[in-house]
Amino acid sequence: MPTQTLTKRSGPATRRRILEAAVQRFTQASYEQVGLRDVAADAGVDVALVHRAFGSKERLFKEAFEATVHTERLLAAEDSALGTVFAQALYEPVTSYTSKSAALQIFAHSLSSPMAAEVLRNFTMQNLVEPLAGRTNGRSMQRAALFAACLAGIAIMRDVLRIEPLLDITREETEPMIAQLLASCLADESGLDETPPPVSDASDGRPSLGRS
Amino acid sequence: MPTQTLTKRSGPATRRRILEAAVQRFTQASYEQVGLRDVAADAGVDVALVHRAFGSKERLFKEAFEATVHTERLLAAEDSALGTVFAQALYEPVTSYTSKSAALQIFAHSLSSPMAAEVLRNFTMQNLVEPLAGRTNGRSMQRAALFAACLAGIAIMRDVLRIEPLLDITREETEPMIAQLLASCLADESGLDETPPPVSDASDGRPSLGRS
DNA sequence: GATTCATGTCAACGATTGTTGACTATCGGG
DNA sequence: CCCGATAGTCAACAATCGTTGACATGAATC
Repeated sequence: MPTQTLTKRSGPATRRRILEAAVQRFTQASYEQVGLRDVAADAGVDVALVHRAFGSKERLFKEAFEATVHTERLLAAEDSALGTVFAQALYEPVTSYTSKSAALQIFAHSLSSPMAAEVLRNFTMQNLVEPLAGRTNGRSMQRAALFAACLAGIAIMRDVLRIEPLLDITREETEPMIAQLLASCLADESGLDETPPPVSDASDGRPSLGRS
Repeated sequence: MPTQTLTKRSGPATRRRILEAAVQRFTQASYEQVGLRDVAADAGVDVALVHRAFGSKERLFKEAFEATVHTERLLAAEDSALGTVFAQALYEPVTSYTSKSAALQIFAHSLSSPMAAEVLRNFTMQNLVEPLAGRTNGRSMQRAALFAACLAGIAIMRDVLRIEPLLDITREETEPMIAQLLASCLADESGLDETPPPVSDASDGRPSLGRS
């Protein structure tokens, strides 16, 4: 009677509100800096309810992160377009937790926490490295790992450290550079592969590298 | 009388021990996970002394990090060797806090903490991006930022998430790939630039890169 | 209308954290 | 010898955190 219970009691609905609040928080701060009381306040509920709805903070984080993962859509692109697609995803604004860059932001913010680390490592391996490993030319695992490393590094520099040259203002200039950088991770143009250009190299019109 | 005071009282010496212990801890865990009591125990002193010797945890972190920064040595390399030099530094083992990769490990572990973030952002801008910005061919700031992003991403994937394909076991295979990737950040080979390579400074004949 | 179960709140615990002030011991210089 | 400052310890504070159990309230069922 004293307080108004405007929002009628609905089980899964509030759970969803809590999850959205958690996503929003985890995209902007690290696992350790986000308190369950913050999430609870955003969702308009008590701390205890947050805990009871998800069991533990670790499970809340895991569920929040996995709700933002949409790599399948990105991985559906053609091999030659992977760099461009992921570069675009980096600059996609975070409207709801369905945005493609939300996962990267959560990833970038909570790397250091051991609780989150296992979730993030599994994501990196299962959703990035392994799917990409089969789509490179040689040294598949390392190439895919470098792809993921570049992606993570750029997200961190921009969203966590907020390095100026990578902010959204320069998107038009920077996005193509990132696309090309990512593409070169999967299949760079130089003859660095373990299958060395046998002899032929005299003819290849490689503009590459600096043999001037 | 009760406890043995083997280590005779020496002011700056214990301060140094504390600093070394802090470096060791910060290379393996994040700013928030490293407790002053851990550092104190490693140095064999009380927590209060740690606090009194450095004023605050934030100042201790700052001093510990700055003690590991040795980018000048790396930046002294020739333009064409920058990728190789930084790739080598990535794989340099951490013996003491003079190791070149110690700074990167601290960097990778404590990104998320706002306390540490300012220190790390200043480092990134002043010791990496700005010095490198003058040594690229066009779009200097973005290229230098991408270089730093790749470096950070690789360090994070390897030292924090411990992604397998980047661990030390594969150093011989991976290091040249990283070197070439970093080099391409500063001056990639494709004709993506607005200023097509005029002709001029081709510098030297590329040294290392791959093996034979 | 009473029962019942999910839904939600309240208050508190236990642990950990950085930080602080009072206290003790040791060394150097008068 | 003594005195003061440096070096160091001890105990505790104040705050925050995730977590927990007891309690209240809503809605739906019989």
